[in-house]
Amino acid sequence: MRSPPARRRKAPKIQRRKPSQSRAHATVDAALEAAARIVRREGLAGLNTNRIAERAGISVGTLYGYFPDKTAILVALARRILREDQAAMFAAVESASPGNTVRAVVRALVARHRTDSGLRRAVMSVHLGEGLGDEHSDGVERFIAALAERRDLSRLGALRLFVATRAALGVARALVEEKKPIPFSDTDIEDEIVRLVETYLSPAAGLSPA
Amino acid sequence: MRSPPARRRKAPKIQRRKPSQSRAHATVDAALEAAARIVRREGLAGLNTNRIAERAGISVGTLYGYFPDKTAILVALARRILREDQAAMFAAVESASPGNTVRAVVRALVARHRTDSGLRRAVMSVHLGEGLGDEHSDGVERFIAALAERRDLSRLGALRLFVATRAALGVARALVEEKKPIPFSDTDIEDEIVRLVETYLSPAAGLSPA
Amino acid sequence: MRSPPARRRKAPKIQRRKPSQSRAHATVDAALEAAARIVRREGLAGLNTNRIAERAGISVGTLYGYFPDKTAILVALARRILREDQAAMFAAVESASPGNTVRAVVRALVARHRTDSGLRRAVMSVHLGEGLGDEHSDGVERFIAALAERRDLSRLGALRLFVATRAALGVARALVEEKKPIPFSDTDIEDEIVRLVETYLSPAAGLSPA
Amino acid sequence: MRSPPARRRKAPKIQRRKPSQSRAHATVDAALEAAARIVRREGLAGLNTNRIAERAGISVGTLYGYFPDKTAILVALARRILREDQAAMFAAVESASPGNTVRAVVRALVARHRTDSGLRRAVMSVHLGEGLGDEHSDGVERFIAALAERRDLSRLGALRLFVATRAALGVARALVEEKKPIPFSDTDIEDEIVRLVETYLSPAAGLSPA
DNA sequence: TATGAATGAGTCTTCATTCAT
DNA sequence: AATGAATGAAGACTCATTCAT
Repeated sequence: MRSPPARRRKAPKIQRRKPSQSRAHATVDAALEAAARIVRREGLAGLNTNRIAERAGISVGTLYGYFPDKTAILVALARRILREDQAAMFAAVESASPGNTVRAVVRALVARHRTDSGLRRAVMSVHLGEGLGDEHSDGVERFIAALAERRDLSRLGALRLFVATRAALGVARALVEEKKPIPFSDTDIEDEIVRLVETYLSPAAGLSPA
Repeated sequence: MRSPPARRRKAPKIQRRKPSQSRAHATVDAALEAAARIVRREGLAGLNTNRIAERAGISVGTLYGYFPDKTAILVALARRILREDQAAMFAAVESASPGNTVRAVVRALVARHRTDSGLRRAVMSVHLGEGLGDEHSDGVERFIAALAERRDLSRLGALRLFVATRAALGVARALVEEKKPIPFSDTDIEDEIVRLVETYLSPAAGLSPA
Repeated sequence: MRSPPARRRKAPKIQRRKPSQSRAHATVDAALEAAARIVRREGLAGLNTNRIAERAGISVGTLYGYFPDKTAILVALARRILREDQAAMFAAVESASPGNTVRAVVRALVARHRTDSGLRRAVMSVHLGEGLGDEHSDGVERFIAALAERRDLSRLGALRLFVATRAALGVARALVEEKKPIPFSDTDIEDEIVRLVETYLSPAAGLSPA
Repeated sequence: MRSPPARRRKAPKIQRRKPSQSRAHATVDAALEAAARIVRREGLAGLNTNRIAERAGISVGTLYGYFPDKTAILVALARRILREDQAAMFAAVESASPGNTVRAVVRALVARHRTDSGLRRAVMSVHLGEGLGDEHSDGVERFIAALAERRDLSRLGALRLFVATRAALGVARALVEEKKPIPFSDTDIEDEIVRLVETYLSPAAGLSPA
């Protein structure tokens, strides 16, 4: 006997099983990795929940125990990438000498966007398509905040930090989105992004906006 | 969320009817406008070919006379937006006094990204998701090429133009993607993008990236 | 490309294709007949939309062109039975001599409940389960109204007609619901229902309720 | 609406744990009460075993310790209602003066059908749908048998008792199934059912069935 | 006895696409 | 060229049920 699914509005789906135990975490991870693998190989078109479960070595039911719906998996994947981006940036800041921060961060940024870019492109298109763009900026802000604890950013206002970060990200993204090979080396691009950011943020530049 | 049924592998479908006659053009336009309206109101989720046809006042069959498949409609929509973007830039250049070009272009850029941004976000996510990111850069390049005929850009190399344009676009995109209201006025942002581009491209800045 | 089903709340599903043309009517009929056959043979448990379509010689898609969802098929089936019930009653009234109306109607009622009772039981349980019980009484009322045009029922108030009809229906239903063979012949039951109704409605009975 | 997955043919499952101990009884009761609450609030559509277990404060496993499958829970619920119905009838007989028996019973019958009718409607639709209609009549028979020990029913044959009881039940059920408010007071209906039954069963009425 | 995570068969439903008219 | 009814592959998702702990 099975009764009507009592179809709930898409909205407030609750996380089913709490990924609190380590086994749960492993399951979630396996699912995400399986999804990533599929998207990398066949694109979003080849992704379906049964396949994810199968490749993750779990059952669909279990998959749905951890994710409310298919999109949630992609979103989780996007967040994982974003989190890793942030970690890479933090690490860059950490390991950089004070005068070298921008370059270190830019280098990390470029490297991140050069890695697994097919997956990034697909996953981010969903993440953005879901209207979750704010999470991108949240990440940036968190990064800025953390950076501010290590370097003095007081001189730069929020507006300039906004523009500088989005500008740098804009260039990095172009590396992901444009498939036609870009006729510039990563180091050249890195150099230029650094120049872009540093000239823009340098005190001397503050003079004549017009 | 439902993904493509992996229907017969999207064979190199031929454009059915050439939109050469004016009636044809009107039909294509009606379809695109209908699609745009639906996406604006209900997002990509609410878009389907039957609905497009219905709202466009044509039959699905006819729709398929002009577009090989559903995605083609979204892609056409994306291209239309891109074309309009370009037109706006061209117009800006055209009407700008020589010393004012950057500002004029940036203003147009910001304005474009502030208009109909829901549609843009959705449509571009598909366009990019389809791996058509190159068309974005093609547009930019065409714009640069045209600009080069009016202003002397010889001093700036391809790399710098690449970086400068992507940086500016990166900021503009943030306006589209971030739903959380950005605490800066459009004019402030415009000012800053202009500053960003001009400092970066100014001869003086060419000196010491480090 | 397939987008999220944009799951609509179950509520105001619209009849898809209008069964206006005769072909449409035939399709609807084939679907209902197929559904009926399946329920008769395997009960509600064996009923699923793919099977209905298959047995009806149509595609699921077409099925959904005529019915908003699976339940609607069962409901349509219930209504068809109800309609046929009514028709049988009307016919009975029509062909009965004035003094014989009750018996004719009761006979039709019993006959109807003796025919295809497995289907009736299953289908009505859904119809009632859906909270559509009112449609049953609507049918009865329509019947009463029609009857009132042929026979003088003015003497009997609405309350008595309500009780008399439900009482008769109650007995008829028992024939459907009780599987254990009832140790009475249909004619015996018919006789008794007639007596029940006639004594209850006879003027003489109006005297002492206590 | 979703139908049974036609899982392994419902084999004659054995009652797992005997609800002999009082703790067992409490568990069964909690489950039934939980199920009832859910059905009352959300209808059959909202009922599922996990939810029942959760609300009953037990685990699904335990639930399955006491009921062989989901349907069994609903059936148990139906039987509980039926049992309570019977108890009410017995009590009515018990407390009624000899000349008042019919009225007392009818009053109890109406009252029972006016109470918790949403639950009754849903649960009985399942009970009947499962082909368990006989249990209804068994209950009636048991009641009649018990009544026969107190009042002399010998004059009335089985057939008349069958018709009289089903007729009365038919009216009572209409109160449950018809959602559209019935324009008669419960006492009016009670009066009429009493009249219906008494006229039908009165010796005087035995004369002219035609 | 109890638990509850895991299972996975099976269902409904959608919607891009075709093609006879 | 246009129509739109029909198609049916495909997929998301549910939930009754099991069983290792």
